[in-house]
Amino acid sequence: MIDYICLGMLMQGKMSGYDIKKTVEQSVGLFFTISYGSLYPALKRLVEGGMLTEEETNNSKNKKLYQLTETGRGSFLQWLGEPLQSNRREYLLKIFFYDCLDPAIRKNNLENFLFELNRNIAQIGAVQQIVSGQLAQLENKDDYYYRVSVMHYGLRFYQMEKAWLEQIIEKRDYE
Amino acid sequence: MIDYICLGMLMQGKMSGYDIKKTVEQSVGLFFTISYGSLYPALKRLVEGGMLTEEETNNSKNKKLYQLTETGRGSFLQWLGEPLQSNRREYLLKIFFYDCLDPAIRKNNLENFLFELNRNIAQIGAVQQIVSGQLAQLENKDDYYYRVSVMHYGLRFYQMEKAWLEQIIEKRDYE
DNA sequence: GTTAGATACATCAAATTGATATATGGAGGT
DNA sequence: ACCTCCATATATCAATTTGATGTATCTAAC
Repeated sequence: MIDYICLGMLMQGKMSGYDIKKTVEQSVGLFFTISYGSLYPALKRLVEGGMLTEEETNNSKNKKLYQLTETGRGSFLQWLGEPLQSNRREYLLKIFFYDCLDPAIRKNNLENFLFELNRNIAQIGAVQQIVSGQLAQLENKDDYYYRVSVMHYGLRFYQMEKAWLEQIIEKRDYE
Repeated sequence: MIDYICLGMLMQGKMSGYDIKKTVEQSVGLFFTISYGSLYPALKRLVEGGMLTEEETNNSKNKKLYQLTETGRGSFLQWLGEPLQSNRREYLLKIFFYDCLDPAIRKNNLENFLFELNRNIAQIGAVQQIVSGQLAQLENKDDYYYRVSVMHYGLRFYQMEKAWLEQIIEKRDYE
């Protein structure tokens, strides 16, 4: 994941490791954090893998600027075009970089993801029906108030994502 | 974190590592996952630290049942009563176990968290105002459509949490 | 009777966290 | 001119976590 965060951020142009971390914090920092302990090894790995080039500046602070190679750019765009999956909020990171992606693929992936989201909502709704039913028969149902509340959170969360996705798809369509 | 997931799940009674993993998946699985690679070392650590006792069953499957000690119970309740923080969704895990917590502390912590959430919403709203203003002056603002969308996601996310929190606080009040 | 899936624990390399160390540059105050 | 604080910038480390794989048994179905 960190690899693609780096590659994605470098689509904007040359940056240092420190710059990347700062940019992440100021943009998707709410949902993704990167630590130096993963960032610097990742940059090293990416240079060795031919995804990036490293350029030492004669800055007194030993600053190193990283730049995407064509391979790196290709690898990133390949990843970006793959279907959106709920796994570890990767979809949110991909969508953040979606301005780089081919509009047709983009639209397709967003709509597929929305479809999947609707399935999840239906499923979690059904589970909640069942749980509510089971709970109604219990004497000590108050003992599960917060456990059930967290289930409601899950539903609200998906519904929020659904509304958001629908909005960004629709708005983009009319532009 | 995994330590408190284990302790919390064991508040319900004796369980095996496998049971704990299954219970997590079926309850807070949407937001937390645990792997065997962290679960079994954690259980070992907790037994060594006097938080749990291990009981071998003569089950053919080598099943081991873990049970909270008084120390473990105390340590869990101590953690549970500490203020709710956004960090790594720990607040969600705590609230999941909130049925175990003293109602007064519970109410106080939830209200403080809601207060903090309101501050975050105000702040992110202000940031969005600024960014929207800067963006309006750009010629190529379409190039930032999805980046901005992810900011909107952040706001929606906080608003969803706010609505949820208000609901669970209020409903519990009237019961 | 055999195939598939659930139960159950263990282990490993690789990645990540969270913290700490080191050092320079710049802004502001006195 | 001097000092203090904070931002810039990279590096590294122990401890933890991931994601995968290996082993073995039990159960249900066909």
